[in-house]
Amino acid sequence: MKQAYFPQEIEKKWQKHWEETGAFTTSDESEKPKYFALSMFPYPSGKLHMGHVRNYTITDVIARFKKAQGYNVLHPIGWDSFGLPAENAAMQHGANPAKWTDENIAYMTKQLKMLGLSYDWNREVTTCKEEYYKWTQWLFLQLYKKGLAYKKEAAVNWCDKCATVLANEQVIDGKCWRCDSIVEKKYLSQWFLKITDYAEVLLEDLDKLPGWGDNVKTMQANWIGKSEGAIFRFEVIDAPNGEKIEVPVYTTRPDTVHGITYLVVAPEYKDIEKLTTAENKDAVEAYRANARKMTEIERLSTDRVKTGVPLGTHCRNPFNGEIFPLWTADYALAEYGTGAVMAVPTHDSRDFDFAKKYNMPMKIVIATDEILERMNKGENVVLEKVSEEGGVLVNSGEFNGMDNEKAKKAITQKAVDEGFGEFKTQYRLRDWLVSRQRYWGAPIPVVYCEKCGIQPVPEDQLPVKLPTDVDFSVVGKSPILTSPTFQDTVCPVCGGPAKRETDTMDTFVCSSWYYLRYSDARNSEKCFDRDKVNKWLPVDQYVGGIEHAILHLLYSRFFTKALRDLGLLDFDEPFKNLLTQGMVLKDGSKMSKSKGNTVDPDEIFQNYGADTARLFILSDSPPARDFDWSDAGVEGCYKFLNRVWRLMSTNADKIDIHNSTPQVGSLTKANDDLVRVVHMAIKSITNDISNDFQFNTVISKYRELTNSIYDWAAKAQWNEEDKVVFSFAIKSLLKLMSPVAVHLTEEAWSQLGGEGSIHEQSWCEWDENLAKMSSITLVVQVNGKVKDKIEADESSSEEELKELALSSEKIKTAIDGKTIVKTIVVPKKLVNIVAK
RNA sequence: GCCCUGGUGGCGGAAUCGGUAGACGCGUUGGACUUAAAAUCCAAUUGGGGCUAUACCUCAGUGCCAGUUCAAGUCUGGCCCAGGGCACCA
Repeated sequence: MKQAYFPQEIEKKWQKHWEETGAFTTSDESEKPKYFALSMFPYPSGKLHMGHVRNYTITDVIARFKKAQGYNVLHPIGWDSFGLPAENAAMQHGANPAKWTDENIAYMTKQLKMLGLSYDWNREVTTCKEEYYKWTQWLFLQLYKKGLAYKKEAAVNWCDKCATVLANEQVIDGKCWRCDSIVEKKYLSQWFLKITDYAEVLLEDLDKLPGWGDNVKTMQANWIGKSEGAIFRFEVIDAPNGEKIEVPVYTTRPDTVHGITYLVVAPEYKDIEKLTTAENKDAVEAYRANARKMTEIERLSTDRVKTGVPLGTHCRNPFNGEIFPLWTADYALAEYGTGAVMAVPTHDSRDFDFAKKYNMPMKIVIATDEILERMNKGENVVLEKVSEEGGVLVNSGEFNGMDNEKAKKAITQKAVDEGFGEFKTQYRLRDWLVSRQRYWGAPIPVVYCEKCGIQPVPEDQLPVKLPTDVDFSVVGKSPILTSPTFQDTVCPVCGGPAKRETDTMDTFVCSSWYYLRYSDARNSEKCFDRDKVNKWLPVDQYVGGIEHAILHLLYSRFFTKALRDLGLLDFDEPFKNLLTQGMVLKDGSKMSKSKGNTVDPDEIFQNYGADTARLFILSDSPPARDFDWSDAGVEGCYKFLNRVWRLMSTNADKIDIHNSTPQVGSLTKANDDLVRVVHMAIKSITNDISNDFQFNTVISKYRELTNSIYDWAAKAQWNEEDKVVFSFAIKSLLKLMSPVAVHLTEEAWSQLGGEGSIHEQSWCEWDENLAKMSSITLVVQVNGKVKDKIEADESSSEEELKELALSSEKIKTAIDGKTIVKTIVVPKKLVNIVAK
């Protein structure tokens, strides 16, 4: 065996070998149970970063471990390759987005292969290729036919810098998720997918996902934002021109309805003009104009002082006959609920602030114990601050004395019975805006005919190809509009002249179904074969960044449910288990080009090899936590791999992996101990990978095992028995390390004369009887404090352990002069003597 | 404000069921080998106090305060802090 460890040489050799032999292609036909391991596919931005390295290494180790355990593993990769950066690069450098993307994919593919990842490249998917986006378009048409894709005019989020609209999920703190520009509201006609139809089931089915972290599930639940309440309709008694008009409000506190002292509608409320008297018209108009000018950020800032103006009209509260005024104020949001709010200043902090400022009356209707006591003493209670807690109803007519939770139901029921209200469940989730005014995306496959209106492109005409005769130097509009050939077409219904839709789809549409395509990636007849998709899916383990907790993961769940309802699939959740890996940090902050604290994977491959990179990226933190990159840590891992290599290469003449089964029972103590250490390592490494993928402890156990073998070897006599035991230890270490140090173990396996590939060998088995030491260390405590440790026989009875403990000199001193009150014996572990 | 996650040495982090706190590594210190360096190997490394200075003893210690228990990093109650998410959502 070669003496020195040359990772670069070894890695290149085996990568070539695996590629030539198709070592990682997956067959659809297999007797073995299936396992689908998936990383979130990358955007081909140019080069891999350490976040990719961490993500793909984790999934690769899982895939290899499951394969060794006897699963038929699907481990594919692809490219989320539509999107703005390609288009921006094209605009800046006059290049073609397709070319830019292809070059990036080529480079990153090379890097992925250098990392030694076990992908089945035959199943690679690339979302910007016609063979893929044809099916994105086809799926869009299926959704359209089902009424799940529709076009409507709406106030939408507009990013001026990206010159396109954005989905709600892509607006972070009022800014564009890509470029951080402030997002404006525009009133435009756009394409939406009806994700709101699935709000309830998307929320409910989170309970079906025990393999997802609570953080992701609560983020999705918050985003869906379910609340239960009531709609009440209030009749306006003095509308201009004597018009009969009602204002509906949504509230989660129907129990406070007797405390209404005014009502607020959003400045954009649709009927606001009908609710405004002639005298108040100018002031209301001015207020509304001002609200329109404000940015979303200013508007939503919660510490802004609330403002508003009266409309001049009034409503009667049907519960108690009280008359209250209507106002408009921008703390009411047009898009949520009905756009109008019943204001109960005593029991809602926002209403309280507003009422304070404008001297609105306040009326207590829910009394806490403290308030009730003061009221019963005859005090006229005036609240200094808002009271949002529960209590009993007061000043509420027939409901007085009722618990407020019960009153919610009773009061709503009364409104239902009398015809001015109903129970209502409200969600914060909005429909998904999917059209983009950009070039580099899948064209939305519809045409507009003057006579026949919106018409879907017939399926046999798919794909609607992206035009190539476009000018990328245009600013402020989609390059697609510069194509002289794209727009003009004929109506599929009447054959008359028609215009093509020029918007393309949000890239998140492409990525909402890519994992399905892996089951049947080369199918040119269908987006996927039904049997194949049902065989491979759902994904058994999905691994990726937390930044997709809402966006991609929610959209994909929606797609899966919609496609199930379309009869294309038999399952309704795409990802059975989800691992959200932490970020890769350097010096405590996220790696970024602007901070200049990035580490280039290529450099690590060159200087230390991929095995070191893989080992290190898994070593220091559990996968879900942030990982702090350190050069010293890389160095340490490289040294460790050298240490493993040295252990084998300097003792290669003593290793015979074909004669590596020790005769347990007749071994010397030292040999028996080493065999036991190996069994313990197999057991705990297997468990650590199986439970939550604790790779950091797995790697520390590689080190412990290696240290134990070194210690043993220093004392070995190298007789026949020693050689067999040593061969067993080395063979086990190699296999245990093979999912991580993929090249080193393969090379060692080959040099030691192993058959085939080490990656084809089954996982190590352990014997429960050998996965523990032959003797135990008995811990002896006095009053709960450790006083002595004694070697004891594993089979000792409780009585024997007690005697052993009491025979210890240290224990005798410790309990000297005291009386033993009680003795607790934990079998095989501990004796605690309670003495006074 | 609401929700989630976390808080353990100089650092990253270990610790199935409540049962030896600090595995493993990084860093640091000392030593061996060497002309020297690199590489490698060995030893020490939570803090305070004591002693015959030892491979001994003792006290304290897992964010804080209580509690349960023979025994608490782990369980219960109440707080504090950090990171992340949501947020004038009625």
